[in-house]
Amino acid sequence: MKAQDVAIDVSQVRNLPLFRQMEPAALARLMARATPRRVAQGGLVFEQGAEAVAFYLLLHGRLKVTQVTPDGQQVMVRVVHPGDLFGFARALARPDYPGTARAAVESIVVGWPMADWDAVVENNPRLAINAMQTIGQRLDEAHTRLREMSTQEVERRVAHAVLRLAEKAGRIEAAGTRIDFPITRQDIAEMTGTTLHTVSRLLSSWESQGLVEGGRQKLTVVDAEGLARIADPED
Amino acid sequence: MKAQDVAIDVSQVRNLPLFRQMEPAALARLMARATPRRVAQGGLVFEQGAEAVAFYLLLHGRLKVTQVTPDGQQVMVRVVHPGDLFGFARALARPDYPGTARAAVESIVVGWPMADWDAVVENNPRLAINAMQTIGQRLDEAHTRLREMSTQEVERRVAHAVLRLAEKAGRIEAAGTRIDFPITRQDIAEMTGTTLHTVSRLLSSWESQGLVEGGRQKLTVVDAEGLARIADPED
DNA sequence: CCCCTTGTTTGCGTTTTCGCAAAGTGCAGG
DNA sequence: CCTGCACTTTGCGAAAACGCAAACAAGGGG
Repeated sequence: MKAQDVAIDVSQVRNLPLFRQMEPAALARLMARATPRRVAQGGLVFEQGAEAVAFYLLLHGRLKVTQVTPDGQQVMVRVVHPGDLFGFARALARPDYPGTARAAVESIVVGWPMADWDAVVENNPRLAINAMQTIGQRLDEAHTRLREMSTQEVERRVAHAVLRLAEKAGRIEAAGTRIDFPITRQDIAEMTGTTLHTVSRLLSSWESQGLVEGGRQKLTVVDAEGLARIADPED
Repeated sequence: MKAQDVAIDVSQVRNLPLFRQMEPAALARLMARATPRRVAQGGLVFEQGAEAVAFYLLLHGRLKVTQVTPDGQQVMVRVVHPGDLFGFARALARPDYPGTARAAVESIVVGWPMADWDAVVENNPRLAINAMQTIGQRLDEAHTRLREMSTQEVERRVAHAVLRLAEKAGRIEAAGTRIDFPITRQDIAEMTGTTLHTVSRLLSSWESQGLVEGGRQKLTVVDAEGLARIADPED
């Protein structure tokens, strides 16, 4: 895939939190070194265990980042949304990618050579702070999920996961908020640490209560308040 | 508690990974702004929800960082070991501390005003990279725990947690490797997302198998290989 | 030195969730 | 239009872990 395949829309990038308060000149210099790349649905940006040769920014589309455990079980680490930085293994002092990034829909990413990372960070203090906040938020999310996994039963965890997806990747439709990329019950199970079967049972039950509408690789939140009550039954 | 209470041993700090490759002058300048503080056993460095006024480095001792969920359950986020940076809420773009840091044993911390964070990061690119790696490793650890929580049954999770503690905070003794600070079954339960009762049962069972030796707020790993076999039953 | 608080052990019934199995069903490609 | 794969649903028995309850230490404070 060649750089020419896609043009980088700098104006689109300028407004990302990651580049906030960066000097236009520095940003332009940075973008000049970037390589855009189109990834077909189901295609890989990088694979778990591969040498981390580049870090990326998702411009358009949606990625699922998964890890496979030594004993063969799969876990979904996170969903990458447009504007997110990902694959920054260097920042974790790792030589390889800890997970696999797969395009849930046709996506456009821009990549930089991983060797640039340190220099980029050293020469762009403002970017360094922003990148740190990005990683910090990632850490915060991980802690949130850990807290949920530690203290909440499966139903609440799944409700939280679905609500988060709707918020981050929802598209308003007549019936409600539709998750804007193909997602399977298996995916949701891998996000919440449960099984395909349990997720299916829950969604069926919710559907009969009019909270959601399901379908093959589809999910629409019909009654977000109702779901939120399941997720957080205080009141 | 006054700064005079404790003297900062700069030579001790110089070798920390966090300050690696930093210019001595910059390090000296940094340490000049630091406030050392002694924390008694059971004392708090900061409390969940409080305004994040400072970030810290643990020089000596051991801290437990916990969070309380809205419905009152407690989770142990992590154990802070000497040399660890903690309480860097600013890096997460948070105005408050997400957890409570309590001294498991008498500890010595040094703190910097949180307002210094951005300047420190901007003016010390080398430190910025190191700090990012620190946060990155924290993220890695969180993902490891998430993976464990998602895919492993309780016994394996507890075994992993105990082995990690022994590695990070173990002191060699005649009987084996002793966890070097007071730790309760409840603590271990909060680290692994289970209950006090289940942990107690497991440790009892392991003790009868000669893998560990327990006691009130005490834990000694007698047979690390045996425990590792429980943690990772491949082979 | 004793008492009381805090932590630990253990039994038992109950609940949640899993795991297996088998039967539907939507959709893409031929 | 047909066919097959991938995804989904659902039932049922089994297992893991929880939650309650109650008894039992250990060690610090009076």
